[in-house]
Amino acid sequence: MARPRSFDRDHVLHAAERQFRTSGYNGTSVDDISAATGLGRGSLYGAFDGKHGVLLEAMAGYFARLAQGPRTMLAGPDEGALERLHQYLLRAVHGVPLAADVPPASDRAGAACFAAKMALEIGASDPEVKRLANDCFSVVRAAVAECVQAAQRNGDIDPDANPDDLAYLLLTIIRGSDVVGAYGHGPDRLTSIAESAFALLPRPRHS
Amino acid sequence: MARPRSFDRDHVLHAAERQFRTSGYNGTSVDDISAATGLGRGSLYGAFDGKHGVLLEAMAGYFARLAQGPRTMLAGPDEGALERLHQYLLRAVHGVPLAADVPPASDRAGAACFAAKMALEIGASDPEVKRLANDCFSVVRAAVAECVQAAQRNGDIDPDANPDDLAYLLLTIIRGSDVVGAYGHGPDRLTSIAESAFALLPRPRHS
DNA sequence: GCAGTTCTGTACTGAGTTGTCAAGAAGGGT
DNA sequence: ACCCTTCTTGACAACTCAGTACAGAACTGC
Repeated sequence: MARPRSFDRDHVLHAAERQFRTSGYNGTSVDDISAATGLGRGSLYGAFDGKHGVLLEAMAGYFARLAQGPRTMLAGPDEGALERLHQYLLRAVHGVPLAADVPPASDRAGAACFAAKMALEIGASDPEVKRLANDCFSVVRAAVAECVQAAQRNGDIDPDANPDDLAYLLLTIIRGSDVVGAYGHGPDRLTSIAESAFALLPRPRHS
Repeated sequence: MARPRSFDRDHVLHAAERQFRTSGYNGTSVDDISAATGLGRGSLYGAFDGKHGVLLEAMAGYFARLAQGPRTMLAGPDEGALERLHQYLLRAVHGVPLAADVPPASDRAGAACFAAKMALEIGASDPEVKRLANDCFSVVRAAVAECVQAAQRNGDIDPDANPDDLAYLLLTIIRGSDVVGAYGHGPDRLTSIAESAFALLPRPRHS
């Protein structure tokens, strides 16, 4: 018995995320968000809680999208775990797209991990943002470590290697590729980096 | 025959860099720089050219410091190149300190590559910043590639490996460790990442 | 068709920002 | 000792921004 919302919440959050990605948090004004989303100030403060609220919700949505990738791509039987890790690496270095229907190429410059970018800019003074970014990191790291262990059980990775250390290293590479891709290097270079990283994974010694 | 400057230019730029690092570019006001450096507004606009000018000069100084590391640590004879690379990696993941006399531990959270941080925040709309960040990347990448080649000539790295690809991968790891270190991981973890990366370098096959 | 509730858009306020300007201070050369 | 040049300081005006408040619009349920 009341007027319904005239906008799609996710669509608004995607537009806000895109704006935050291109201009940074402090670089985007509420008017910018208003223009990017088509919403007036009143709606923004009513539905979310101003600029900071929009950021937190956008990051939460990003986290959900980010966490879905490892879950669907890395989980599975021990057999094929190494190849799943391979495919995931190849995709991860190109960033997390806004939505399945968005061509990833159009996001090239803005593909850097949204959470990492926000954490670098304002994480030092914003514990909530820092925590969300840490969650983004941890969820992927845990999934990668599990996949590494699966590959070890299947005899595809040196059983003496520490899976947690390997997962940290791979996550560091993914994060680094965000930065590298953000300023001036094309997708080919990122793919090459992912392939190099994969090729260096410690294989079991042939007896 | 005129009044000399009453401040040390490098000292001012270091203070400004520290401020930019902790608050980001758009997060620091001219008053913040003024308070951090002790200079009045007029002096800032006279000696540099306002906020943006301070940033560019601070980044140029950072570039000089950054480039000095690889030059002194990586250059040398083929013998020992691998160990030099090892030591450089261990140090690089902990960031570039403001000055030799500054304890690196105090900079922990703010140790992330200054150029990369600024490029991520405003590089998309600031070509000069983007170019400086690219220079920072390239100078280290070239030095690392050369050191890899030296190690290959000495028989410490698989001669079939592509030195440029390896250099890109190592740079990606260094950049990634900046991000990882920036939100919540201690120096021990960064050292561990550097050791893992070094351990995975492709050694020549024993005949 | 009416009432009530929620959404939407705009105008406003107070704080904070940037860049400039003019007056005063400080030192070197003669 | 004096002058001239440059530096320094503080204040100022124009502007932008975040957040609020209020009035109007839209929709549902009866």
